[in-house]
Amino acid sequence: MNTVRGARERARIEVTAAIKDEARRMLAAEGAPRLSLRAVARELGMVSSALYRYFPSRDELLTALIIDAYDSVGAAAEAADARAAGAPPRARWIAVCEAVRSWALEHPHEYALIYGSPVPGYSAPTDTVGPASRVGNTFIGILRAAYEGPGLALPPLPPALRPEAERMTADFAEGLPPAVTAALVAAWAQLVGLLSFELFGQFNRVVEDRTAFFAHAAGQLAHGVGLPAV
Amino acid sequence: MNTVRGARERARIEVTAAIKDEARRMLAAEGAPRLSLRAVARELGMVSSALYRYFPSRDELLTALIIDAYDSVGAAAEAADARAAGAPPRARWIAVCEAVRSWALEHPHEYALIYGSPVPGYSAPTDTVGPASRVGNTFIGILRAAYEGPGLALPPLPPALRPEAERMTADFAEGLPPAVTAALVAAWAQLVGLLSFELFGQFNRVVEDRTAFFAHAAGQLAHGVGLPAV
DNA sequence: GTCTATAGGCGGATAGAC
DNA sequence: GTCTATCCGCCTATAGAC
Repeated sequence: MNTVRGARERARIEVTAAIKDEARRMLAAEGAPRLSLRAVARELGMVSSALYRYFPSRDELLTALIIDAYDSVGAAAEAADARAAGAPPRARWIAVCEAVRSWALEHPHEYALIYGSPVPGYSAPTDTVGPASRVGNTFIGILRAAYEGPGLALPPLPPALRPEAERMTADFAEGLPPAVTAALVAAWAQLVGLLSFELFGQFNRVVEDRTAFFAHAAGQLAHGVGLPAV
Repeated sequence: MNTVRGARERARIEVTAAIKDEARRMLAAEGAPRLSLRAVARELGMVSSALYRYFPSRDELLTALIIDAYDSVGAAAEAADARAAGAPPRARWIAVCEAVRSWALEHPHEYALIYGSPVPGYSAPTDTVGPASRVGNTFIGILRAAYEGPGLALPPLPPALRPEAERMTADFAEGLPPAVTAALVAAWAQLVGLLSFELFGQFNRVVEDRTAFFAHAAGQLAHGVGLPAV
């Protein structure tokens, strides 16, 4: 009886994974706004109504894909940081930046799903908030280590931005200097800007050696958050 | 006969504009991948086949919308720069950054069309290249003025990036120091990263005073391209 | 959990009349 | 340039049998 239930649950997990895999392929081919349960079912040799036993709606499937994507890039960032454990904070910062870029180049459509255009008519539930913050939290950990150690320079913080920076710090970066929190949020957005330009084609006919270009930019961003070179 | 042809041409122009307007509304409601000639026609009280006299395919309509969007943001940037004529380069830089942000906040779906996720299956023809470079050219003009005048600091340029920076300069920024060209391309990508985070919802629960946040970031980006404060 | 069947839509693109 | 008609396809979601 237990083994039967176990087998059923394994089957359910496998089918769920197959649905998500196929949905990711459709995402690449059609874009998130055209993701269709029917097409996924057809490709899997199922009938569309059967899918509703796994995902109650198209939006729930989309949510699952979004959470998976955030977890995937978050895990990549955390793994890169773990591999760089013991290195100076600036080296950890750059390692995480490169890891995020590698992930994005390997998963361009999942990247587009989470950092590209929102899907009209879809509104992400709060379940996505946790996974979405994993990369940011990795950066916060690096900066906290730098701050507790000896190596964090204070970025400029205009008075007009101080209240906002203090609120952000209290909300999600307790213990960092507010100037660093604000600089980090900006740097993370800017990092994604570089990746979006590369992945979305804005660097066509403009930047050719994208790896070198990104490496330099990541170093500049490190500087901006208080991790200067040498 | 001339007046008749003139009237016909006017009618054609008006209908073309109406089609694009309606298509822009659909873009907002459905997303570019779901843009459909049929839905546009229905909304306009036309029959779908009539639209093919104006746009030979869905992709041609998309191209027209993309070119319009690039021209729209490009014109906004150029106008802001013109209004700041005579001001110091750094002030012009910041004025253009703010203008691009204002445009993006006013036209979020056109912003998403050009700087968000690419449309699967669609590949932009070379007609888009010219309009796409108007904002960048505005920034180049500002930096050239700063360079020819007395006020441009040289950003760092690692040796590994020098050949790339020299090629970029020769390709589209003749006359600028290569270090500035490279820094400008990075800054432009980073600026768009800030706007994408704001428009695509990544700043929800993170940044509240977005205007102040952006203003500070735009100033930091000016610094990065060689236009330090005071 | 999967199936068939159903309701009530939607799409791109073309041919040929007017 | 607009119309009708057509080809051939697609979609979300549900009901009810097995």
